[in-house]
Formats: sequence, C-alpha cells, structure tokens
Amino acid sequence: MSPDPAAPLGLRERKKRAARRAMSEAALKLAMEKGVEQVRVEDIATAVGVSPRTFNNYFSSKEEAICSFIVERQELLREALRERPVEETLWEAVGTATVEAYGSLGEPNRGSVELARSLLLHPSVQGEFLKAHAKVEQVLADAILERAGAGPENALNARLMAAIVESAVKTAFFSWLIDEGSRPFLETLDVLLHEAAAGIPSLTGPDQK
Amino acid sequence: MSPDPAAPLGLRERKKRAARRAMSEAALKLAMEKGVEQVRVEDIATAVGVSPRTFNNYFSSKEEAICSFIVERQELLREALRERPVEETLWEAVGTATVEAYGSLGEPNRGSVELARSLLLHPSVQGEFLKAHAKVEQVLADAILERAGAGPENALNARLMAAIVESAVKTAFFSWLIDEGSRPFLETLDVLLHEAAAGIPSLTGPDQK
DNA sequence: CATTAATTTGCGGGGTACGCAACTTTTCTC
DNA sequence: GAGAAAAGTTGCGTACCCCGCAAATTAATG
Repeated sequence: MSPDPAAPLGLRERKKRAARRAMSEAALKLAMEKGVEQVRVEDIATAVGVSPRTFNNYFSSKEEAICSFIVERQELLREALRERPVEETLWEAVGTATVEAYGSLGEPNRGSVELARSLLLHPSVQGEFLKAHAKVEQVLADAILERAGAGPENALNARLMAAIVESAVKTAFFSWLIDEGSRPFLETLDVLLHEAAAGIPSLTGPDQK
Repeated sequence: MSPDPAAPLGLRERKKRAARRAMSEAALKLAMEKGVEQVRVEDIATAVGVSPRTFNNYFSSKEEAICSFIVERQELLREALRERPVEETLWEAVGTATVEAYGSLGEPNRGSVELARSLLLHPSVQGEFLKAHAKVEQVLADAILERAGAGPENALNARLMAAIVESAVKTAFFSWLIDEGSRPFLETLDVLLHEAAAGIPSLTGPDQK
C-alpha cells in the first residue's frame, strides 16, 4: 500500500521523486528568470518534458511547486534535532538543529536578493510560502514533542515552540530579503533564536528601562 | 489622492466599506453553509447584489474575502496597544492588548467548530488565512516598534515579537479548532502568551528536569 | 511472461481573475 | 447648483487554471 520507507526504493519511487524535484526546480528557475506572472504551468511542464496534466498531479498550483524547496527541509530539520545530545536544553538542541538544518544549504546567494524579493513578496506566492513553513512547523512540533516527552500537557507548548522557531526563521529570512545592509541570514537566525528563547528581553534597549 | 483617514468619511468611502464588509460576511456565511468548494464568486456577488466583476475589484479571490475578518482586527489591536499604560512591561502591554483585541469579539462559538474546521483546514483557504495573519503581524510589529522606540536596533526584535504573538494566537486558535476538549480560546491564548514571554520554560514538565 | 498496480496523458468542463471601455454616481469647483 | 472631474461599477472578452474521467503506457510481482 503505502511505500515502505525502509525499502531500497524501486525505480517507480525514484522516478517520482526525480520528477517532482525537476518540476519544482524548473518552476523556481523559470519564475526567477521571467517573473511569476510570466510563467505558465505549460512552460514548467514543457521544461521538464511532461504534460501539463501531469504537473497538476504533483502540484496543485505553480506556486506550490515554487515553494516546494522549503518543505523539503522537514527531513533535515527532524534529523538534526534527533541527533542533538540529550544533555542539551530543549532550546539549545532546537536552536542548534535549526541553524544546522538551514546552514547545510549554505548562506543564501546575495546576488539574487532582488529576484527572490520580487518573487516571494508576490501575493500569489506568499500564501504558498506561508503554507510551506506551516508544514515544516508541523513536523518540528512533532519532533519537539518526541524529544520533550509526548505528555498531553506538552502538546500545546511543543506546537507553540515550533511556531516560535519558525517565526524566527521567517523573520530572519524576511530581514535578509528586505533590509539591504542586514547581517548574513544564518547569523541573524542565531541571534533571533536566542532572543526568542529568552522572551526577547532586549527590546527597548539592553539597559532595561 | 489617497483618502485622509482623519476626515469625517464621505458617502463614497462609507459605501465602499459597507460593500466590502457585506461581501466578506456573505462569503464567510455562504462558505460555512455550503462548503468552500460549493460557493462560486457569482453566488457571493449575487448575495450582496453586486456584479461578479465588482467583487473582484474588492477581493482577488473568494478565499481572501472569507479571511477578511481576520485582517479587520488590525485596528482593534493597534488601538488596544496604544491605550496600555506606559508603566507596563512590553509583554504585559502587548499581551493584554492582544487578549483584549480578540476578547472584544467574545469567545468564538463552540457550535460551529465543525464548520470552521472544515473551512480553515481546507488548503485553498489556509493560504489566505496565513496571509491575513501576516498582515496583522505587520501592523502589530509597527505598533510594538512605536511603543518600544523606533531605533533601528529594535526593528528586528519588534518584528520577531509580533511574529511570536501571532504564533500564540494561531496556536491557540488551532488548538481550539482541533482539540475537542480544549480550554476556551481566550484562556489558552493568555496562557500561551505568558509561555512565549518566558521562553516556554514549562516544556518538559514544571519540575525542570 | 502475464497479471496486476501505478502513472501519464488528452479531453472537456466549470471557474477564476483581470484588462479594457463604456456607463453611473459622488465630489469638487466656481 | 450646474457642469467638470474623479472614482466606482459593470459587461465583455480573454487567457489561464484545476481537476475528474477514461484510455494508454509503464513498472512491479510471482
């Protein structure tokens, strides 16, 4: 029925993944080059040598395909968290795992800020962007709950914590995207995670007013 | 050119707002009654006595109209924050303002959880739901920055804090929507805001492991 | 191999979103 | 107030999207 994740992965499954990946990459590439509006589903489908109908079997919109790369960090993030030593605090573990998971892709390329901005700030993409992060958030919440102990009293807090972590990620990314002279993304992310963990004490200045 | 927000509001502006409101209400009502999929733009337009084309002058999709009520809390929230006494901590002020802003609408009606759930969990609505919250978040960030002092060093933290607050709202609402036997929304929200302010210390149990 | 199960694809239909160009209504100005 | 100007509404046309369905193609299985 559902594919055994432990199995060596037959041709079938590999093809499917490859197709999916090809489509999302093509979607992102084309959207960067020509602008979201100027890319039709047909263009993407043609670019990867598949029918438009098939594209819609994989993604329910081109925007979803464009934002698909975000969702793919799920695995990375969950694994990173699982590998944190048990001695660490929850925040230490989650924070490090998050920075690791996003860091493994390297600092995002400064050269394409312009393009990324016009892409991600486009209304039709923004919704999918947020949905993608919501999916990651969901996975993260589960992973946190797993680590903290799955008591029902932890469930809510785990979800909140995951939401907060994703908030930090989104805010850091947003800052990188908007603020011309901002620090590198990973640095900002690290700072924000620490702020969040401490309840943002440093707002209103370091010298508690 | 752009309408003066201080002016007494001419007939023109009032009509526009009324129309907008009518449309968003009709959209929400119809979607609850018949299900999102079963409502066409034309239905909504007809319900408020306007042409479909006009509907699209106001909203760029029916989903946006459905989620419009969320965005309308902007004003409420900003005003609530402005009216918090200066003696209060940032978190006190923001937390109270948030609970107030959402509380002024009363505890959401338990009877319609079913419907609300099937509505908001629907993929096509979820994106707009998140976008709506993102807009509120933006306004909240500005309001926080205004209160904390608009130094450039505060800008990032203000955005993070706004994001965290909205995370609490979304998580509380989500919990209300999903967990059958959850506490009342406003209560959960209050708890989560306190947790967030403290960096969620109570995860992994009250007795710090 | 021959079955069986999963994927791809074309077709068709119901909708959506928006530019454009009349046409109305409110607002402005004298 | 009357006429000009600005803003809003509407119908039409177009391009595009999303998905159900059924036939054709391709992998998996014994």
